[in-house]
Amino acid sequence: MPLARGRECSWDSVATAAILSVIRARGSWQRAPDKMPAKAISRAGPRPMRLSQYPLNTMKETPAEAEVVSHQLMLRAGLIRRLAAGLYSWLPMGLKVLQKVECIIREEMNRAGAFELVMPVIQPAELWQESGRWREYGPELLRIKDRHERDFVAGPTHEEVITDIVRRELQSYRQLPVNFYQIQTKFRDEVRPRFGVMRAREFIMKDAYSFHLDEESLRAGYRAMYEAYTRIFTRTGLTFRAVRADSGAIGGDVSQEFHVLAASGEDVIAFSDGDDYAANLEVAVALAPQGPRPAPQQPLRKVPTPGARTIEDLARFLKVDAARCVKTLIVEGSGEQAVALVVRGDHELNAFKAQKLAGVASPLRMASAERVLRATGAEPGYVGVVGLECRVYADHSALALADFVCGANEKDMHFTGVNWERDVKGAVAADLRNVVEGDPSPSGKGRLKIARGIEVGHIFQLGRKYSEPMKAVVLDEAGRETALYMGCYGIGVTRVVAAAIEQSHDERGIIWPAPIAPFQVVLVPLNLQKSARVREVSDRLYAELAAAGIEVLYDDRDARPGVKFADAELLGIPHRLVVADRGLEAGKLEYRHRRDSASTEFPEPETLSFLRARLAS
RNA sequence: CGGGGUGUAGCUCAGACUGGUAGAGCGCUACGUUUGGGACGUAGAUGUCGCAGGUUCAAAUCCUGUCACCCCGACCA
Repeated sequence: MPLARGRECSWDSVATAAILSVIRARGSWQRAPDKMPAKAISRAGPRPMRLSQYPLNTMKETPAEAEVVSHQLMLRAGLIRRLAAGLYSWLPMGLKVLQKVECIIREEMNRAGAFELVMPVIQPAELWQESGRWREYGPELLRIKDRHERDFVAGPTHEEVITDIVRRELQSYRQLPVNFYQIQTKFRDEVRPRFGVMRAREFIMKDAYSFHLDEESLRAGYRAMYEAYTRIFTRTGLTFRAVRADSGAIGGDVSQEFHVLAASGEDVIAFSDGDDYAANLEVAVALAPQGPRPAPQQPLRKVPTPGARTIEDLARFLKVDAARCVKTLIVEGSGEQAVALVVRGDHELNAFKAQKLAGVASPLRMASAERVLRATGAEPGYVGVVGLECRVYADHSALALADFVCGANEKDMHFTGVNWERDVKGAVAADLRNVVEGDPSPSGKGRLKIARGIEVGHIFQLGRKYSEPMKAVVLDEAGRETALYMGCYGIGVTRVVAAAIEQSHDERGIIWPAPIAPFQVVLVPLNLQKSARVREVSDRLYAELAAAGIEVLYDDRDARPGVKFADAELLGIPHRLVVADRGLEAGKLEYRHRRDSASTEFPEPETLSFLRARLAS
């Protein structure tokens, strides 16, 4: 198959395209609208810009619809606008940021040897029926019909399409391994779109798919993507962490997520302070406590506990620590029988772990009150492990207790002095709970810390999940047909932008990491309309910076200083240069980084070298 | 899908309970004054009060229905 090298992403190509479109539109060679030397554009970067000519609309007030900071700031800074629930337009200033992120991704994907392509958003239902996901995927999959009543889907992801391409294009093991990627709009009909672009229905994703002859090659391809992702997120300037997303019941890690650390993150991650172990809370392993269980000291006693339905009530009423109580949760089983899950009173059940247990319904469902009554003879709040007939799974920490408290399966009654073996037989040990801060790391080194993260990337080893049903095969060295091994690798491009803001902002606005800032420098002249000197210096500086290839936004609006400062800070441009009569008296300009709280002065003639030093640091 | 809430000018919101000429601040246009932290003055423009139906002499306001959006719970980049 023709494997053309994906075009390298650089500002050269972007800028060249921009110039060409101007030429095309005007039918003759003319300079870019704002009289920039053409060579500076083509060599250096995105067009520098005069704000007076830029379609930017900032807002002083926060739109009521926005709840999280990134959403608020993106709206206020005029980066995005909402069209309908979960659907957003990216305005020019926002697009610049998006393109910076895309650019980094392209460069690193290309460097890792992947090939860019573009697949259709709309996909025929047949492919989804073939893979089985037409049935498996829920209402999140938007299904549509064309005028001929044929079924289609709006692609939430592209495994089917790429597998179809690959089965047509690849015939020989000699063509392996390959990795294809695209940066493309996806649609997922989220139940509840929220947080602006962070959880939108339509969003831009970079998705890559690799194909391999065997598992070893798949693992190598996966590692290469892990490294590419690490480079990508490092280059965006974000603080992130790669995290295990699936403990892989059949050994090995087959899935990892990349999280941008932010207090507002929707995901909880656990990581060791002793080594590089990090995992999504969903799969973070809670180790069994060391050492033997203490021997029973107390007799089993039934005590009245009127109205004590929660562990909190119970602990207060009996004056015992919640950690000496045990919660017995009745959940639906995969068959007729309900199942009891037991965790220590101060721990939380981990649904993700629980639904993987034999006999437990997946997805996990709590049993209804009637069902609990039928299974235990008690209403919820008084359920305990003594005398239960159904299957019982107990968390390791619960199993390590002696003389503990639990429900008596009788209204308003609990047992104290309960002991495993003596009073309760047949409980199966399992890891059932969420880890908590301070738990020993499953890696054996250090203790776990808990942080919140925003998932911006996810890499998987899919194996033959799609290649088998869809018959994506090649001939191997021995001439035998063999199904391909597949990996898939996603990055939420639009989400990266929101995550960057969540991670880096203050009360005045966005603070972009330099690599994804829409402009590097904002040039702020004060009293530009009246002062001939300010005008002369600012215009000259603008031309010089532009010619030097610095991405500069020139705030030449006829606005008061406060307005310009406020907008510059809202927009989050990293470097600010102020030109004002006050400083020019002494031949000086003023510089301030977006993170700084005070400005510094420097001699105007040194502007270029001064700025270059700041840009480099 | 369940539970809660909101729809009035581009944005933030009053007005509704107690029906009687559609409001404020910000933003926008013009002119003037102003120019180191979201200025001031003067003159303007802007609304099917989400939509449909009903009650009434009269509906933003009361009633019914409907749609949209937001927030709280189960999925994902």
